[in-house]
Amino acid sequence: MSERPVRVRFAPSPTGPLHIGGVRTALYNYLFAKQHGGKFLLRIEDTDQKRFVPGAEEYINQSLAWLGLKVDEGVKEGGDFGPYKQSERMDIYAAYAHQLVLEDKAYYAFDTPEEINAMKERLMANNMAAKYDAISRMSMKNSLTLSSDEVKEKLQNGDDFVVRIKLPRNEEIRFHDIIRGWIVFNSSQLDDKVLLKGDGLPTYHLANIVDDYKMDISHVIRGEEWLPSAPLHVMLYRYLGWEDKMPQFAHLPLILRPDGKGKLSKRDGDKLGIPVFPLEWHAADGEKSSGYRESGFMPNAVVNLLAMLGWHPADNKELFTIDELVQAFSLERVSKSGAKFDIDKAKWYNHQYLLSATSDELLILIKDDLEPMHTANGQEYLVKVLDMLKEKVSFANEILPLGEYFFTLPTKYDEGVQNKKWNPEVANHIHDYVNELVVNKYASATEMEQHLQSYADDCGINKGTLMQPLRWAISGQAGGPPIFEMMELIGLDSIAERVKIARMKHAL
RNA sequence: GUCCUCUUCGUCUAAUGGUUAGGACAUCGCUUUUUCAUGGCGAAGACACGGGUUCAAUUCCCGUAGAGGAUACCA
Repeated sequence: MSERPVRVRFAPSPTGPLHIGGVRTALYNYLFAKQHGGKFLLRIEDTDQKRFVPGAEEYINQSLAWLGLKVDEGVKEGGDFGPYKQSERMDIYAAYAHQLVLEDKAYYAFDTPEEINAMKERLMANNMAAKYDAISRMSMKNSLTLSSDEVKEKLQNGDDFVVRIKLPRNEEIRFHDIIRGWIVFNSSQLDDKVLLKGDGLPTYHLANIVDDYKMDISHVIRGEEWLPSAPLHVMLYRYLGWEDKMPQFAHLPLILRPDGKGKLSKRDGDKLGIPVFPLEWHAADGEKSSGYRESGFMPNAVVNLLAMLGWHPADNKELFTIDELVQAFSLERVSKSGAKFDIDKAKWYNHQYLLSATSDELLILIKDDLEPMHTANGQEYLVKVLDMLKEKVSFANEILPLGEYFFTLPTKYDEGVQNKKWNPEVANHIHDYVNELVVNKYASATEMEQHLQSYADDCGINKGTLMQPLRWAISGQAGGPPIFEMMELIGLDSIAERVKIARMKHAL
């Protein structure tokens, strides 16, 4: 088993945008594969034609690409085990279903939905579990209850049928989960799940097992919602004679709503201001769902915060590059319990990555918000503004609005400062001080600061009484970056103009 | 209802048959910066409950409760 090359797959169905829980599943699969020098496959599970959503597959590709999760084998990437889209593999599944029928491990069922409902109601009325199982199947219309002639006739007539697995009536099914240890089910609790649907297409269960086997998947890393169907999958491996190639299972804990009430859903996300999708998604009905990218999250921050939501390293390290995660990750250290999504911590992560972002990265992050005035003073100027302000925000897209005054004359003036600190005396001091800066060509932050000190000393006043009004006159703001650095960047000419305007607008 | 899974600070989590139960986010102080933020220091804050086993249980076992998941010809 340990000799087996690691091949894992992320197997979403293209029914809409990728959920953040799915993204984390993809991430864990990726980390596991890379750590073991294995392959990370992307398989599109589109066996349900009714739920097909145009654009969803491309969305999945783009999301993984945005996060830097490189797919080794997939629809776009190709590979030796293709095709990697189930709708292109449809001819291979049915044979296995019929083979199982031949071997008495499955059977044809001809029941209508109404008949199945009637059966369930009957059972419920008797306080019994309402399922198509070892007991109830004997009173239904299937190849176990009908004569072989009747069955043959129905099949030849082209009557609708499904193939159901024939589960043992009372048998223990156990399997080992890397995260949870041994898990035991009894087949009496399971039902005879449909393997092949009326339209001739396989259900998830059949397609999944056949493909995992044929693609030589070594480990199935998926969400906890699959735990209840895992015994069915184990039975399928057994029935198909593939038990020796059965992958090892690891069922990941769920990502829950911040209030802990259920899985994080699109609706919650919109309500609580938490993106649940990596990228913005436009549904066919025009509804728009926000994405991490559009909310200002950086991909490496999302990777980091998602990795930590359900996994923890042996030490207390919090910040990881994806390569460091590849080194440190292990399924054994994935926790068992569901994790509530904490938007505050998510913001903190983004802030950390913002602080260490390079100029180029910052420029990319804000490029969509850029207006002509932002680049009027050149890119170097813009970068300095970004660097100066990034430590104050959680998201890159908050920087520009915070620093409007770097690009245009102040339009608003903070009233608190105006009322408390702005008076004729202060206004005159500021005018004189700035005038002296201009005359002496004191254009650097250091010179400006030194001169304010000496100016205040000469006047016998505390420079502190001038600093906030000075900032206010130049930027209109009560706070901001270090004032002299801000002034150096804005430049003497503009400072003089701004002080003049402030005095005119707020003459006292 | 039934089955499965889970349960340590508000949140994400670490560790352990004997610890002052550790870290991070958030909160609150103090500090640096005459702003804000960053940084630094600090405070407060948790073993769901009840039984066992044991010299000793947060840790092992069994119950109870709570939470989540699954119960489709969806994945």
